[in-house]
Amino acid sequence: MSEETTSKPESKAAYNPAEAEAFWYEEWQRRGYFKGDPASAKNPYVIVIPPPNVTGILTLGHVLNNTLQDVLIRFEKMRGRETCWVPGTDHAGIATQARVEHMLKEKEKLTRHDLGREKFLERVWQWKNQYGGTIVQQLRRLGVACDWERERFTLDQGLSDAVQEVFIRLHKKGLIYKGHRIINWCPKSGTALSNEEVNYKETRGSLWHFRYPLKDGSGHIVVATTRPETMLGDTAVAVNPKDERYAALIGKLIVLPLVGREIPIIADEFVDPAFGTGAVKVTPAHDPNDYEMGLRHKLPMINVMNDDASMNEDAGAEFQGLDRNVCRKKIVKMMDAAGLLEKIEEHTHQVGFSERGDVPVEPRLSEQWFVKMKPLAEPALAAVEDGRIKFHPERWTKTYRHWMENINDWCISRQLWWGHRIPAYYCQAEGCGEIVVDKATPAKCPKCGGSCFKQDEDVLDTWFSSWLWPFSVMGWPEQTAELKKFYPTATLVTGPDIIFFWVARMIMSGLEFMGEVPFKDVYFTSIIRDDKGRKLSKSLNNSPDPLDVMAQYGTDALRFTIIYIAPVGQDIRYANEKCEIGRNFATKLWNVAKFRQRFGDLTAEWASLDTLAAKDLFPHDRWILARLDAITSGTTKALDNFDFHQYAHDIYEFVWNEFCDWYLESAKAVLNAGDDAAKARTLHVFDHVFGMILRLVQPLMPFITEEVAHSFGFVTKDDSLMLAPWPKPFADSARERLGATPAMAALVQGKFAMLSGGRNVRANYKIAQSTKISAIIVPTDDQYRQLIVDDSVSFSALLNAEIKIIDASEWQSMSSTSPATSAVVSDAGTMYIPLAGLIDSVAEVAKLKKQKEAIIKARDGYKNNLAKDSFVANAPPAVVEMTKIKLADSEAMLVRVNEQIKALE
RNA sequence: GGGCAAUUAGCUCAGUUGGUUAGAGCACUACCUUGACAUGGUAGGGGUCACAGGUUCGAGUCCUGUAUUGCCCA
Repeated sequence: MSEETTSKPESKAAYNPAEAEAFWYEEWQRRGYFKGDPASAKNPYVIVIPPPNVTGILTLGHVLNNTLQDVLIRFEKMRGRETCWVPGTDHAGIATQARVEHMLKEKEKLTRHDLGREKFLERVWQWKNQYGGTIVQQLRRLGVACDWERERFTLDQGLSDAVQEVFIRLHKKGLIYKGHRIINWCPKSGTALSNEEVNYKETRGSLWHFRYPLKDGSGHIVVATTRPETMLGDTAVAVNPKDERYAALIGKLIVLPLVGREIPIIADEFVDPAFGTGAVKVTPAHDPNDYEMGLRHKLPMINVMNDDASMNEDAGAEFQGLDRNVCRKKIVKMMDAAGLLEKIEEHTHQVGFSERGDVPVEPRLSEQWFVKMKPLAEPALAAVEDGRIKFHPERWTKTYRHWMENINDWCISRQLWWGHRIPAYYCQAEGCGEIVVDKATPAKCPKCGGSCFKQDEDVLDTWFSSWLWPFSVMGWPEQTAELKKFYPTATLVTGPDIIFFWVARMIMSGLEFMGEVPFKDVYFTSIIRDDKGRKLSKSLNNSPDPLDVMAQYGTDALRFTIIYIAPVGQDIRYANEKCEIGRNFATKLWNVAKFRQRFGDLTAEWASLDTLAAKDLFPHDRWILARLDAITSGTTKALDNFDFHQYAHDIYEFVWNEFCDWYLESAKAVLNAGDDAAKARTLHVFDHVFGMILRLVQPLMPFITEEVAHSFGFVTKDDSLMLAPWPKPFADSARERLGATPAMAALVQGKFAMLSGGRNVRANYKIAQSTKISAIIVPTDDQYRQLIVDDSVSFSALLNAEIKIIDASEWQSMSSTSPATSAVVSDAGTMYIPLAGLIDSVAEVAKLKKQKEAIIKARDGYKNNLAKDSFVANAPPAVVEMTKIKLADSEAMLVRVNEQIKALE
C-alpha cells in the first residue's frame, strides 16, 4: 500500500475518493481478487455482463446496471461463493460499420465500396483496436469486480466458431432457412432488420383516397392509402366478402392508373370494412398483410423499389430513380391531374422506424436468412413458466410470454460487411444453384460435382452472436472446465428494453445447445431519465457523463446514489445533485472513522462478542446490537430478493439515524466520562458494529469501506474487506446473552423519545445547548427506571442536564414546593424540567392540551375496537393483546397529562 | 385496439402476507460553528394516500369502475 492510502483518517481533512479509487482498483486486480477459478470447490456464482457495444461510451445506464452486478458479485463473494463475472463487448454490426464509414467519408472521402470488403474490414479492426476499448476502460473506473482476463469480444475466434457451429447445427435441423419474405428494410443502413429493430411511432400523415377505374367502364372503386408510391406495385384491390357495398364488384378487373396494369378485385376476410373506404389496394411486395393476401390469392408480387428506397425500373420509366418521398408527391399530383384523387384526409398512424437509422422502414419482399422460432420458443417459454428462470420484477414474465406466444421467424441476415459472415456457399456451376452450409468452402458440390463456390456476401445479426454469450464466453463448443463449473450462470442484470432481442433468445439458445437454462434469475433494471422525466439523450443534452460525476462526487457516491434513488420497478429520475446523498453518506462514514480514531487502537477481539454479556453492557449498547442484528437480517434478505433499493435505504438509515445520531453520541458520553472498564466495553461494541457496517456497505461502496477498514486494522494489510465474511444475525443464545432483543430495543427507543421531548423543551425556551439544565424523571415503571438509571451517563450528556430519577410519590411531595416546570409526558415516563422565571404557563397548557387531544383520539380508537365483539373475535390474538396494552398505556399517559394540566392551571 | 405500470408531503420516492397516531431524502422554518462530521447537529411545519363504489371488526394496502400519465405490443 502506498503512503497516501494507508495514512490515518485523522491526518486528512476530508476523504479523497480519487486517491483511494485509483489505488484500490489496481491493488484488487493485482491480487487477483476478480478471478474466478473453475477448479475451486466452492459453489459458483457467475454473471455474464450484458456486453456493451464496442462503439459505446459509459452512460448512467451502464453505471446502474454494472453497479448492481458488482453488488451481487461482491455480496456473494463475501458469502463464500466462487464468483466469476465475465466482461466483454459486442461488435455492434450496424453501429460500428456506420461509424467507420462516416469517418472514412469525412477524412478520406471514401466509401466502403471504394476500399472493397477486405480493406474496409481491416480499417474497422484498426478502429476497434484503437477506440473499441473505451467503454471497458471506463467500466474499471466504476470499481467493477470483473474477471478481466476473461474479457471477450463477439468477433473473437472462439465466439465466431460458436456462431458458425450454431448456424450449421440449426440449418441441419431445418431451423435456419433462406427464403423470400416481407422484411423490414432500413434504407439508411442499406440492410434488412429483424422485427424487433423496428420502433413504431405515432406519425401525422395523410390518407389519400384514389379512384381506381373499372376496366368495363362502369365506374370506379375508391381505395385509401397512406403510401401512394406503392400503388406502382399494386396487383389487386381487396374488399371484405361480407361488405355488401362491393359484393357486385368482386371478380371485376381494374385498370391501375398511371401504370395501365389490369388487376382484379378480390375478397378477403382481412379487409376491415370500417377503415377508409373499405376497399384497399394490395401491394404484396411492400406490405406484410398484403403479402399474406398475395399468397392466399396467388397474386404477382412486384417490387418497385431499390435498396436505398428509390424507385426501380419495375415502377416504370417515369418514376425510376425517384426517392420514395419525391415519387409520392409526383403520384399524388398526377392522380389529381387525372381527376382520380377523391380526397385527402389527415391521418395519424403508427409508422415503423429503423432503430438504427431512425428513418421509416420500408417493408419489402426480399430473400434473407431466417431462424424458425416456434420450436425454440416453446421450451424457452416453459423454462420461465415453471420457474426454472425467475424474472424480477415478476411482471416481465407477461411481456415475455406474449412475445413468445406470438413469435415470428427471425431475420438474421444483414447486408453489411462487419460481422460474422454467413457460412453458406453457392455453387457457381451454370444452372446448379446448390447452397452448402459448412465451416469452410466445400471442395466439391454434392449436387453437380462443381468446385467453384462463392460465399454468401451477408453477415449475421449481431444478436446472433450475443444470444450465445452465456456459453460462448466459456469456450463452447469446446467442453472447457469453465463451461462445466460456471454454466449455467446465476443472475442476469439487464434492461427490459432488450427482453426480446437478447434475454429471450439467450434462453432459447441455452436450452437448445446446452440443454440447460443460461441463468436462474433475471433482474430488469430501471430506465434512467432526467429530473423532468425525459429520456436521456444526446440531442437533449441531458445525459451527464458518469466520469465527470465520479470525478466530482466520487465513485462510491455515484454508486450509492443511483441505487438509493432507483425506485422499485419504475424509471429513475436522475440529477447530478442527487449524488450529494452518496457523497454525504461517504463523508459520514469517514467522520465516524475520524471520531473513532481519537480513542486509540481497534479493540483486538472486535469481531467477536463472545466475551460480552448483558450485565456488562449499557442499554444503548444492547440497543445498537439489536438494531445491527435486525439490519443484518434485513439487508441480507433484501439482497437475496434483488431489493437493492431496500438494501441501500436500510443501511443508510441505520448508519445515519441510529448509529451516528444515537449510538455514537451515547458512546461519546461514556468515552468522555465513564470508567476504564466501561470505556473498553464501549469501544468493543462500537468497533464491532462499525466493522460490521463496513462489511455490509462494502458491496455498494467498495472503495471507502476498504480504505477505512485498512486504516483501522479491521483487515490486515494483505487482506481485504472483499474477502471478509458477510455478517450473520446473532444466534438466539447470543441475542439472549447480550440482551439485544427487539423488546429491549423498543424500550431504549422510548428513552430516546423522552430525550427528544426534553430537547424540544430546550428549543421552545431557547435555552442554549451549552447551558446545563436539570431534569426530574418519573419513569413509568421499573423497567424504564432501571434503563434510565443504567444509561444515566449518556442520558445526562445527550440532554446536557443534571438528572434526578425519582418515583411518583416523591414527585407528589416535591411538586407542591418546587418552581414551575415544563413536563414531557411519554411512554417512558414524565420528565419535569424546572424553568423558574421562564415558564410560559399558557404555552405549556396549550402544548399539553394538544397532546391530550392526540392521546384521547388514539385511546378512543383502541377502546372502540375492543368494545366490538367482532374485533375481539376476528382479529389475531396478538393484535388484540397489543391493543389492550396500548389502551392501558394511553389511559395512564392521559392521567399524567391531566395532572400536569391541573398543576399549571 | 390489446397489455403492463403508476397516481402517498412543494419535489423524488418507501410503505413486506390488510392491524399502533402513514415514513425517508431534498426543499422549507427556528436555533446552533459543541473535541467526528456545516457534505453537519437539534427541534419543528407540511399528507382527507387520484376519484367513486365495494369486501372486511379493520383498507394507503384487497376487488370493481372512472380519470390522468408513462411504457410495450399490434
